[in-house]
Amino acid sequence: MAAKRTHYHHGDLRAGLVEATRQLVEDKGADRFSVADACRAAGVSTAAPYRHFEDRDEMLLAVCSEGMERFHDMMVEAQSGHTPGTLEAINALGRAYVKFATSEPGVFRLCFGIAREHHDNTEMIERGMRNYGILLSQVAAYFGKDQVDEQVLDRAFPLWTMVHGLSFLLIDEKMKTLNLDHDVDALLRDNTRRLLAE
Amino acid sequence: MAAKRTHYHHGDLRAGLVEATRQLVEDKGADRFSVADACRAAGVSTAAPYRHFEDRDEMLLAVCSEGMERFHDMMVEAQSGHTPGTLEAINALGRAYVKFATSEPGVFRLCFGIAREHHDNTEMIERGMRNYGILLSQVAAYFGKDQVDEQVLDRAFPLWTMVHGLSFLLIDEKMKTLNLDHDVDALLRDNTRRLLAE
DNA sequence: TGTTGAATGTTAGATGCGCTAACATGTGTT
DNA sequence: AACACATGTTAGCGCATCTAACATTCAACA
Repeated sequence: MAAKRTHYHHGDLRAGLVEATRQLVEDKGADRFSVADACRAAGVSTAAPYRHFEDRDEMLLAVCSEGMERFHDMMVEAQSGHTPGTLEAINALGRAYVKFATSEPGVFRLCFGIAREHHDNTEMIERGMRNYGILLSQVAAYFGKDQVDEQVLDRAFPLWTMVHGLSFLLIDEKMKTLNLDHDVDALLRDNTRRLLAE
Repeated sequence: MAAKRTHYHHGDLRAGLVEATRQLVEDKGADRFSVADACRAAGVSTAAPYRHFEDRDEMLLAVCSEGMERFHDMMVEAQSGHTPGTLEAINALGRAYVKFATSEPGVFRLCFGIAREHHDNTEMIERGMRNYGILLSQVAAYFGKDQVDEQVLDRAFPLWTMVHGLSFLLIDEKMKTLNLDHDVDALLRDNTRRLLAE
């Protein structure tokens, strides 16, 4: 990865650093990530990132932002094949959520767990709303409503908590270490149904 | 806190450092915690901790371990006033779970999110099993069984995921930033019922 | 009670990281 | 061609983790 550059200028160092950072976050976790490592991966000096980012946190924020975008795309993609408001559509969202978490645990943890200092970042909040909005729309449609009201909010939120919790338990390998054997898809299906019932 | 000691020896430096570490983890997060800060708080030199801990990680592990103990105690305490196997007993466990997370978010995050390197630690796994076992027993009793079988496992796990997810969404302030207004107790009650129904 | 080894503290220093200041190089505009 | 600006480098400060060598205290035993 430490590609020797032929030019003095990198070309697109910002993007290169974000990708290196993402990789490192995935490999060693956001807390273990170091700017210096990212520099080595991108093949630049350790001072270079500061032309593009305020500080280490902002590099992580960029990875976070990019991740939320992918997260969004995955959910949009997941629901695309289903009739809006059906259990299948909602289940597909749940599976996409879990899939993102398990395929990019480092980034997922970064977006939610760590980096509290960025949780009040305007862009992050907007991306979060946009993502949650996808579920809200589906749940609204499920209840035959054309907009999100109190009831929709009350019934959608538990779905989020369950899927979110499941994601964390999966990536923290609680099921593995505690020897729990559950079929994730079945779990999502059964309990989404239960949470929406009655 | 940086109490000047009168003796050359501290008395119980290990405990002092664990407490200082816990405090710092709560204040700045496990990733922002520094051994040097803990030393200043405990009033010893920066080399002192290494007589008691292998490295920085082991200090965090100690906090983790201690936290799991408190977590356990809180859940045992919470269920104590209820008839085993009732919805009230199970709800009480859920409330205790969320209460621990929200009152010690730093430690909670440390126990679950961060510190993956310790998730395969034997002691941690045992403590985790013990804690989950409390819920499993209640759910077994709820279904009128005297031991944990497949059905109990299948019905208890979703409860964990929901409560776990709720805890994370609360401490990451997603409800605040996304302007979601939910009564946590009602949420736990309603959805525990739904997840156990049918 | 005095000696002595183990436990637990200190200081000094090696190594590495985040970040800044001063300087170098390339790029695009007029 | 000349200049301003963007983007790279090197050198260095301050702080962090951790180790090695040394100091002090405690506790066990003669």
